[in-house]
Amino acid sequence: MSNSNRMTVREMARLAGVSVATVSRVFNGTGQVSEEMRQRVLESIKAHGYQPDHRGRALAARRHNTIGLVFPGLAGPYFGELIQGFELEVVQSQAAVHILCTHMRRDSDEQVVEMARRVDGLAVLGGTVSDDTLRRLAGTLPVVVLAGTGPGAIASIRAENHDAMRDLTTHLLTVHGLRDLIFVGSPDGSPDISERWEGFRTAHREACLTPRRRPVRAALRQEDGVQVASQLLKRGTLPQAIVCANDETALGVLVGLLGAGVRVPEDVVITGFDDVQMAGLVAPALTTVRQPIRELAAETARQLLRAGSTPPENRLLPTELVIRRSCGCASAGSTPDP
Amino acid sequence: MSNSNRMTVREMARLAGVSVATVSRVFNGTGQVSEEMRQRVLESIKAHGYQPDHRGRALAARRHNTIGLVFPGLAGPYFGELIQGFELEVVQSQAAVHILCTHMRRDSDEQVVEMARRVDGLAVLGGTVSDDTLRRLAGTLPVVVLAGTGPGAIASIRAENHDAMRDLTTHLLTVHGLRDLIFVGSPDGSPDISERWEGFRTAHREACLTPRRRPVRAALRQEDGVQVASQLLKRGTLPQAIVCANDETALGVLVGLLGAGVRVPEDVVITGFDDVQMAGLVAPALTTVRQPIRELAAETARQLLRAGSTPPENRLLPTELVIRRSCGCASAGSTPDP
DNA sequence: TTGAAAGCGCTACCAA
DNA sequence: TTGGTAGCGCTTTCAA
Repeated sequence: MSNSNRMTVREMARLAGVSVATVSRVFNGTGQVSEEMRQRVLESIKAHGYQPDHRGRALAARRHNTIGLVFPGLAGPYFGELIQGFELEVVQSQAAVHILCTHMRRDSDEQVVEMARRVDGLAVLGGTVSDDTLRRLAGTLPVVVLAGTGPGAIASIRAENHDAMRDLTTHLLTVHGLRDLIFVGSPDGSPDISERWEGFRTAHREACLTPRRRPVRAALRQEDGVQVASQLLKRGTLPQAIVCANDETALGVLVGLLGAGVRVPEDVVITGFDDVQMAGLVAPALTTVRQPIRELAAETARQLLRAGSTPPENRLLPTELVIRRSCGCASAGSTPDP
Repeated sequence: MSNSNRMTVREMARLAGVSVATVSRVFNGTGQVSEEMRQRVLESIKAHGYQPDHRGRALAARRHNTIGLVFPGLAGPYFGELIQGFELEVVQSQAAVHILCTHMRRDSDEQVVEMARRVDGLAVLGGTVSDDTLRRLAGTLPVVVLAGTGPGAIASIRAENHDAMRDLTTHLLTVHGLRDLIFVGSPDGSPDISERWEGFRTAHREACLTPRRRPVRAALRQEDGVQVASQLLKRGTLPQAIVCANDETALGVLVGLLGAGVRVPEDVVITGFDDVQMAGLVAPALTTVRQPIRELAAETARQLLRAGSTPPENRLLPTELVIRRSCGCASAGSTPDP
């Protein structure tokens, strides 16, 4: 192994007895190069362990070979899946992943703009960046909104939320005949949650009912669910069903209530959204909606990587109702795992 | 707002009526510039919205202004905290964060080497990269091993695992008089877990006891804990205490056992490690060890950002035993949260 | 098919 | 203090 540290095209060209142009052509497989030459240079490149410098390349090619991912902050399986799905796809394409957590920072929009100057494309989680900034960015580089929609003609990829949540809620209303449902989650926090809240309301409307309460605002983490549980317990009376904006919250609520001796689903029904691993493993297993998180992220990455060659799309991936025990159904559709 | 798209130093210099050198000097605050000149250029820069191109800068300055973070794959609060702590520190320093998940990929070492060519420094989670590769990388750029130690003189930052786990185990053995303890976690998976397993064994040795079982191997996620719980239930007899390698596993075991009607801590004692948020919120609250995850990550970032100006350190951050209900103690040291 | 040379946008050296 | 200019390492015309 020779020291690839100070090996430049020029040095490489000298060692191979060719011009820098040829080295570049061979390495990149561009232009016309005679087979004989190609072999010779290729060998020399391998022998000396030459690897072109990313900075020089970036400057000359006016690309960064880097894709950015902006999300609110992360904990829990949802973002984990998201990042992994995204990263896997990007790395396979020889590009790199820049990440930025906006996590409630006031100046996050600025930071996103700053990041935009270092990447070739930007994936932005719905609700993390203002429409204004989004529009400005989209004029500069390819932008895809993940789990949400952008203003104007900005590409976006999201899962179907509204109908799924409507179906789930309708299931509770009609099959189980429940009436007193609460929704846990903050509709103004993200487009996903907003759509789920709307689905919840639509189901009520279609059943000629009015949801009795405003949503119970809570962030999306498991611990927020636990907090909600203890709030509910303090109030004294539980609703008939607790429809959570996502699985993590639902798991938190579940743990909180079970710990207090409440029986689920006998005393209260709980449902989630996402179908994370844990959802199928807890007792009672969580009735929820499956959304293809990794696929969402992977598709976002793919779209950004080929951006330019295709017009911005607005994709909507299907979701699937997963009925388990926590809604009161007899065990059905459980997800066995090795 | 003018279009900062095609604004270069040269163009900027022309517009300001000065040389490119002066623009560069003013923008970077380097060299000697008269106050009058500085003001004039600064104004012009602001007026035209000039921002130097990262690629040009990187090439000329031979820096990337980017720090890399390598970890196995992520889910759960531990990695969430880690990434956020890291990212916050790096972004504050005007640098960017590259991430790479090795997640069990066979060729991950190669990818880490590839990433190393795009960053100025590398933070590597213990156990994700081979010592060989680590050594090779450390010859090229600053490397810090996070939650583990590297070979040779490579910098590292980790939390105290062994003594904390020894103390925790001793607490179970002496205060609660338990004898039949099992350890859940894979010591060969990461240095952290390996040290905790050793602490578990040390406590037994010091009490003149032999741990009755090999560790129950399990990955670190909550769902893995659930699996362990159902395995244990199938076996028929439970141990007296289940000492988990981390909180997430412990929470999974807890949920799994509670769901099956097992009482904790009456029927079996469960403990964790990390003290994630959920640990203090479940019922019974989890006895665990607090480790400063964010601080670990932030310190890693800081060390990399100032690398070169300081010799590689090997830091060990203190941990703290957190006694709660799940070990059988009366509620103590709970962590109230707003 | 190959090579010479002109940049890509910036920093930093050396003169003035 | 300021400006001209030589690279940083690479890609890509344009000639040969």
